[in-house]
Amino acid sequence: MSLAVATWNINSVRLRSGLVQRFLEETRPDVLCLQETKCPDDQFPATDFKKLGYGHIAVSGQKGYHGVAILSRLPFISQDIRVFADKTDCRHISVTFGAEARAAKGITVHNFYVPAGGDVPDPEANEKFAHKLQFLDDMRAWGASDQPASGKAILVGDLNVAPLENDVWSHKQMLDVVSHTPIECEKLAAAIQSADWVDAIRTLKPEPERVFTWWSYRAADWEASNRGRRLDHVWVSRELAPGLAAIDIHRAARGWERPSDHVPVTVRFK
DNA sequence: ATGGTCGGCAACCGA
Repeated sequence: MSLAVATWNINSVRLRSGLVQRFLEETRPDVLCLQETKCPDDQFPATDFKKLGYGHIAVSGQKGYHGVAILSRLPFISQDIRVFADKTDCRHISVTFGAEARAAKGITVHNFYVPAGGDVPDPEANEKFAHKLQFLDDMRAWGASDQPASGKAILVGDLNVAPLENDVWSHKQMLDVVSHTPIECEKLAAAIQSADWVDAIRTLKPEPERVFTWWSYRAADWEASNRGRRLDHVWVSRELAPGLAAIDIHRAARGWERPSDHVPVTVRFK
């Protein structure tokens, strides 16, 4: 029995509902986690996805900013929203599958959208960076206290940190750039370790292979310059790690018409 | 060293 779970920062789900539908039709993951939906819950385009077979949808959105959602072909038996860094700004949602979900039985899927952190990598001068560091600290504390990876669990999302040297186009030139500063990389490492998560992307695509999931809108030619970062992540619990079969980085989606700056990432289990 | 582009939503904020 196989299972496929995908994650994608869509940068407005209403504007790009057509791209989401294209991805669902072409890839047919069992579960798709979206970030940056930028959409209040009552305006979420659920019917677009239900007609493609994704009848089970959990949303946590707000007007204008942030927002996460989970689309599933399989029924889930519960959902949960957690608060990190003392802000209720729609950056986490999780669902848990029951026996009826077959291949996903007993699995909890966490969908995260970590704050980007602004431009200045100094928590004294930039409160957005301070918020990001607090959010990462809270993820570590949650991992240590709740042990979310103790059973069958998957954590995906836009974590807005590219922690390893080959997660960025130039390690040296990125050391002072928010998303690759040492303090962020250390705090992300502490968060993954506190719950004993396994980095699924790097398990299947170990360094020094370069892996990017995001390319800036500001590049004149994103493909030619290829100044990407691995901002999107897939973590799995120890129990699920032996079942890892593949990671697909859907790079082609960056070249679709009016694309998101992130591409979908799919994890496949045997 | 600098500025470069998006989306939401209606002047800038967040990324």
